[in-house]
Amino acid sequence: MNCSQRLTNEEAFEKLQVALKSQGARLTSPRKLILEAALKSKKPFSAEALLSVLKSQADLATIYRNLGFFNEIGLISRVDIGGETAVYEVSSKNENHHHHYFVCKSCGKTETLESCSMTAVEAILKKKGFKNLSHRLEFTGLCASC
Amino acid sequence: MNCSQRLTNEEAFEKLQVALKSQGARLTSPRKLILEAALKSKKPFSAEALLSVLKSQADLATIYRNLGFFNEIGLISRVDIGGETAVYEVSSKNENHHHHYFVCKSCGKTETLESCSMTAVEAILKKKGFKNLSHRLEFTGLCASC
DNA sequence: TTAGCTGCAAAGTATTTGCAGTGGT
DNA sequence: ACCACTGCAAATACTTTGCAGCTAA
Repeated sequence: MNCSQRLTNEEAFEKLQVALKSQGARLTSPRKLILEAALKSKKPFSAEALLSVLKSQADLATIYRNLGFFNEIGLISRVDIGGETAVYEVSSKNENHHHHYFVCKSCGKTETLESCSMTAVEAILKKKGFKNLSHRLEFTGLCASC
Repeated sequence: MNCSQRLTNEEAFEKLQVALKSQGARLTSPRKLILEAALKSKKPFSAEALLSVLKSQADLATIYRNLGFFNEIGLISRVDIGGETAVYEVSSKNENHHHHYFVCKSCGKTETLESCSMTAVEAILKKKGFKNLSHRLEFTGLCASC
């Protein structure tokens, strides 16, 4: 079972068009390239990671600005795993979704987990040779006063 | 059911003594104060938060260094919720433990969750007036090559 | 044509590091 | 006395912001 159903490219661009129109924003070349690069990524990515894919096709400041914009319109989510650097991922179809990752405490490598079952995930990780497993569950949303 | 059984003060200081001895480190006044402040905190805390509790009793650099030290010896864990700022918490008794939080996407307020059941947690959060709930599961450990 | 957007550079934060002096053991 | 640790300041890393020119609508 896969419970992290990401938006498809078509759904993403459609959502983008709606947002652009509703707030008088524009579909520029860097904006398009950044979203395409984000959609292409199989795992959570940092701003720097997109820069190295896009090379001189987009400025780092522009990447940050657009990741912020996409985050606001719900196209991608800032997920903050790993620590030093902010990490983003393409949003899921439904609001009440799951995100599953494995993060190595030593080298910082991250891996996206496909299964939805806690025990299945643990079995898969152990089979792959991961050790010292621990996990953490984080709920996000809006608190009563927001 | 409460599955985030934190170390007690005695257990924490005992663990510290063992680590200090095993690597020739010393129990200094700032180190002791920082750990005490960490133990006192009911929820995940940032380095700045400890500074404002400790005022001029410890330098910010010293706080960062000691949080790193405590993290290495397994006394506290760096958990990186919320984004901009690194957040730490006192470790749990058993290695394979859970951490449950709620983080408000708007104001950044965090709240520690006591229950271990996913559905129970959701029910509690809804009852408290939290909206737009989403969640994320993160596994940490060492990857095969580390 | 007219704003929104971009690239560049400069400014902010959060965190780390170098160093000379301090203090545990 | 020795050497780990501290405070202070400077450095670094990541991200945001100001601004003048560019460009989508």
